[in-house]
Amino acid sequence: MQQSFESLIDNYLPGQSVDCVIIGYASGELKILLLQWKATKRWSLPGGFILKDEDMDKAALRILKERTTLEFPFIHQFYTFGNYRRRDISNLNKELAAMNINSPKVNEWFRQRFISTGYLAMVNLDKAKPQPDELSIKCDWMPADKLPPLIYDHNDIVAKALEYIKMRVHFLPVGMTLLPEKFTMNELRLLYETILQRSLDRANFQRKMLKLGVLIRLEKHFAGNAHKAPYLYKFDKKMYNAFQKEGIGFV
Amino acid sequence: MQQSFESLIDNYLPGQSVDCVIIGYASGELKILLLQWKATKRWSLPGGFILKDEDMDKAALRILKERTTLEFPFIHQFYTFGNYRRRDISNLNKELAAMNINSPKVNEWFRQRFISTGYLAMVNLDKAKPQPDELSIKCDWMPADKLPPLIYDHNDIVAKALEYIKMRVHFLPVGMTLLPEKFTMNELRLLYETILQRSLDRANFQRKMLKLGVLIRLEKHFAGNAHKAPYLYKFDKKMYNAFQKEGIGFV
DNA sequence: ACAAAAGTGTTATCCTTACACCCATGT
DNA sequence: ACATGGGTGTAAGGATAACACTTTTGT
Repeated sequence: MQQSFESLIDNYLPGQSVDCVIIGYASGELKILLLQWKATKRWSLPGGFILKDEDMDKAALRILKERTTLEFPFIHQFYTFGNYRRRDISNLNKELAAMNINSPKVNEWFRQRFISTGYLAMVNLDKAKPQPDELSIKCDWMPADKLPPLIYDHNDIVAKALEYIKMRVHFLPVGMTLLPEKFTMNELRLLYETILQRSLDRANFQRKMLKLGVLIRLEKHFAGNAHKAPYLYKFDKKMYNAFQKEGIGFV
Repeated sequence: MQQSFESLIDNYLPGQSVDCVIIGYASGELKILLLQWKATKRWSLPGGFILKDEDMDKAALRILKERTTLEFPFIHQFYTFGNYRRRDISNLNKELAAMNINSPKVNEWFRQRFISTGYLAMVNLDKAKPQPDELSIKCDWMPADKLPPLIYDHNDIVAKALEYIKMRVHFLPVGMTLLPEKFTMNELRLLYETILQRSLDRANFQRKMLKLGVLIRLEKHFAGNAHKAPYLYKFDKKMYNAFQKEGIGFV
């Protein structure tokens, strides 16, 4: 690893990085994919560097694939973080030692100032298989509303990403990317409530959703409990894409 | 100049730049502040580099001040442009020659790949005094909807900025920054029509604006023509700022 | 008096909101 | 039968959109 990363350094643009906020959804919570560092056990967003002949968007897609083994059809650049003192590198020596890295070149690389661009990706949690990289011991989903303290300004980056998804929920395919293939209207509404951080009227939400014409009603889902069985739905992908541009409006 | 920029180079972050879309408004048009280069006579956005110990936002503010001699209370970072081949540097030698620059160091500086972050600023056109810099022969306002071909991907950058202002018009103080102190309701509506690229009903716009409670009605304005004299208005800045967070809604 | 622009009024329609009601389901 | 969640109904209030009407201005 030490060898390989040292030799790779020359292929990357110095001072530039990409951080990915990969959002999943499970048990009524938004989840963020995080990595845990070896020495300090602190958590961070999955990120990486940009190859000298690579578009920045492509770098984000590459990094996403490395972490989830998935291709992402949609990613969204949401903000670039360029404060002078955004990174605290006081633990750097400890981290590098834990990884058996003593190359001055690698040390210098991580000591430089980085300006980092944030990308948002959304994925059905069941499909993504987290892959810890060589720098980390763990790679896991954590609930977005109670994250641990992350390294650098990564908590700010997540906050910006959550604000972005909230602001643009009408233009993002949140239902199609975050839910499984089939879902109940209740599950869809809970997702919107989670993103928007407020409760939505059950009856009105259902009416509005159905009127859009992007949902296909399937068979009923018998959960085995003593209640009326709800219908399952799936998205009409053709319709959805047609509406996507002008915004799919729920309030 | 040659001397000074060569010596300044070491103070800047390599590969990083900032481009500013400074928007003004006059005679019913949005205007963009552009610079004209010496040799090729091509136009570009005002931009600059980031000092090694400077926050990126601060760099944008510094560059804005250099071009307009104004302090900007609000700037908005809207996108970062990171495509590998976003800059066409085939005219670089000609440009440098026209500026009597033959320093290899300066040449190399401008030949590197740059990732550039776009910032939006808005200003009352009468207040801004364009300042051409040492690299340019002209600095002028040009109508946003019929810009000449700009260098690099600067036309894309302007397009993104215009899309940004359109999307977020409810949250941006467009009226307060782009109009003079006093204005008629017609002028305010025309500004919104220009930004949103569609016509708005005169009567309904007026009602909605007044109901918000952010306008103060002043004396009538007699233009000297054979029509009913419209009222002048100014913004109630306290009220405006209070409403700003939750969005000032016009459709 | 006239034309044109500005201010205000009116109405139908739609959307939002809140809540009520009935229906289906396993125990 | 019953409790509970799910589907649908309804009615008030507000927002929107389109257009009509009246007022004001200099010629």
